[in-house]
Amino acid sequence: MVTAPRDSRERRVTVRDVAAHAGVSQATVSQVLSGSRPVAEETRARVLAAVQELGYRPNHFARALRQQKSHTVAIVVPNITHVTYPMVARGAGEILGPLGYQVALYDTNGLRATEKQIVRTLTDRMVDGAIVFGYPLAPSDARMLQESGVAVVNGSPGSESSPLWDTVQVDETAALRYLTRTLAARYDGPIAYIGGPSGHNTAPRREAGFRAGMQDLTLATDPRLTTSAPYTWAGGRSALTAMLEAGLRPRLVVCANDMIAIGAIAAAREYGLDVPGEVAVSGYDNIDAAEMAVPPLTTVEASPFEQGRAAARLLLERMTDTYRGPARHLTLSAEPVIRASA
Amino acid sequence: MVTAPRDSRERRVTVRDVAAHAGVSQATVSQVLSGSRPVAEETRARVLAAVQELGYRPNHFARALRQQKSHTVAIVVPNITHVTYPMVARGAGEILGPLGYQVALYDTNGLRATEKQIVRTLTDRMVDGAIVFGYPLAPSDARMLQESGVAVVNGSPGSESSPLWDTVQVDETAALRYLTRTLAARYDGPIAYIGGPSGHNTAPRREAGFRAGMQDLTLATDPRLTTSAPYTWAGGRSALTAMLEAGLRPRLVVCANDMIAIGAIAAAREYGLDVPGEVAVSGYDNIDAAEMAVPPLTTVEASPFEQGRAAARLLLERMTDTYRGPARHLTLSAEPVIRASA
DNA sequence: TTGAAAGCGATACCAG
DNA sequence: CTGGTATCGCTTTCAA
Repeated sequence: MVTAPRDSRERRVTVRDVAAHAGVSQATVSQVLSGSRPVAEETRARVLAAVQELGYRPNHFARALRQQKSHTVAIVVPNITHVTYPMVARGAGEILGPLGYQVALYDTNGLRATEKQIVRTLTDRMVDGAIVFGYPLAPSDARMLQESGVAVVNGSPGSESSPLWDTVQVDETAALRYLTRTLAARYDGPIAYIGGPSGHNTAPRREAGFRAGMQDLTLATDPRLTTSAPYTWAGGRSALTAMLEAGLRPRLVVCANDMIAIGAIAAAREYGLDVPGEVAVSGYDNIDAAEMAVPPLTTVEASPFEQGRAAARLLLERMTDTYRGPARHLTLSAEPVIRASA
Repeated sequence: MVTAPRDSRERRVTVRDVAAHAGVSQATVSQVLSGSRPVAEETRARVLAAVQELGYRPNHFARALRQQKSHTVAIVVPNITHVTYPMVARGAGEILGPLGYQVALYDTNGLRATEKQIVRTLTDRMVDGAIVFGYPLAPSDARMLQESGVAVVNGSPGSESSPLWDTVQVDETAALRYLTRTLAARYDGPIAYIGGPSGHNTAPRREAGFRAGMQDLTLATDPRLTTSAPYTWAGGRSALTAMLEAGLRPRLVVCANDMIAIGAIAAAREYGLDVPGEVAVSGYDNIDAAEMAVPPLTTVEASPFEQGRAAARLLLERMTDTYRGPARHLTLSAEPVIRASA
């Protein structure tokens, strides 16, 4: 039995080898491969044959060193384990991968310090572009990236108005407004809202949507029925429990995310209230658990895949200089998903 | 107002600049930075000062070209949107990031063809190492990676015995065996098992665990109560419904994953059976929805973060040549998470 | 239409 | 202890 030598990293085939084999110069080989200048059909064929025969594969570092382009795109997110980011990453990868871009993942862990660190790494590594999701990029960081020639697309609530970078957004306000309007028209009685923690990026936007929806129907919002909670099951459960304990009986509870909503359903159930018979509940995000909830949760579905794809497309145009105009701001709308809970 | 010139990519500071500034040779600068040979304390200080002053940052491509090392690790997974992979990626990133490694994400989309394609990309891009999760790597691909000097760690059921690469495993069989034994001892009556789809990697391992657990208690498994379903809510629901329709009344249903289990709970509930009063149900994976289920789901928690960290550590030792012995196989155990459903 | 040769920016060998 | 310089593999002028 033949054993491959340990660490047999054979010398790779280079342009030089191909050139020799085809009886042309390195320059010609390069030109044939990149199409950067016309080459006689006959030599072209000879070069391609040699490439085939020798199994030539270009060296990315040499290329990158020469061209100052890495063919790498960074995806920067606060926490890759949060449901939407993997989908965004996949959407972006779908577009970028087949075009030869490597997708590098950077998780800031929600820390500004880590974020700064990462921005330095990105310029050091000369990524061609960065897709930043989850929070608006600090202007100083954005400047730094811009100055190193890194294209940036930001996808996160609150980055809309920046003239510094292209953005991809989901209009959370509009989505929750529409959902609120639709559901509020269906139920007679007090309407409650359990929002996200103040300080969280998305919280004010979603709350604004709720309020706008109420206003559309000229309904007043009752402050005792408008509260906030951590974006968790426990948060939703205790928020609704508190209202019920206080003797309040909302007929509909609009929640800022699905985990809060599923927690609220639990609270209602513990109180012996039927969902949606006595209390209707809605969420936002359409996480896996929403479909499996009892009853299945009415919610809102943003399209993270499409956000990722869209971001990648905008970025591509920047990286290839296909587009070089002012910052573009793309807004996608989120769709209501009506299930049994409301 | 001062406007930065468009695309003002200023020339980066190089070793040459630092050398000139410090009045030493390029070689010395390089040596100081890498510590690869002793340098007089005084010159050392001068060089470091120059580095500071000029804001020198090394060029990764030049380095990579010279050393044939990219300081990049690839994480290859079949589908980044599946719960566990982001956690694995994060665990690995936690270890690798601070050490200066870039983590590149590759999603094979579950396709062998894409996988082959990716392996080529990895060797082209000269990644130093690859962490492959989700399926055993094809031997031909493994060979190709090995030959290009790419270190590999495989984390997936079914790769244990390979002498070709290090592995990180979770002992699913042991976990389900233990869970089965624990739960079966608690309930009097028929015990059912809803497994994953045959053909799926994990299905036979989990089923083996169930059977072993039954055997431990010298309980016989009833073929009519042992079935399989897609790894989905709908799959679990219809599998249990089918049993109930057939007049079977399992007292405990052990399921191969959480989605099946939550579906089974739904089926029981639709049949007017109390969980866990009349039917107890358990799952596997401890997904978010498990905690939010009604009743909260008893399940098994593998530790994907730790798998990621462990894989990264093994890989590091290979990449740095700290370890160069035969393939190592690390097994982590998964913990039962007892909640109200069983 | 093609070739020769100058870099890109770092490292590592060989001298001194 | 330090300096000069060849080299990694490719792209891209400049000349022919």
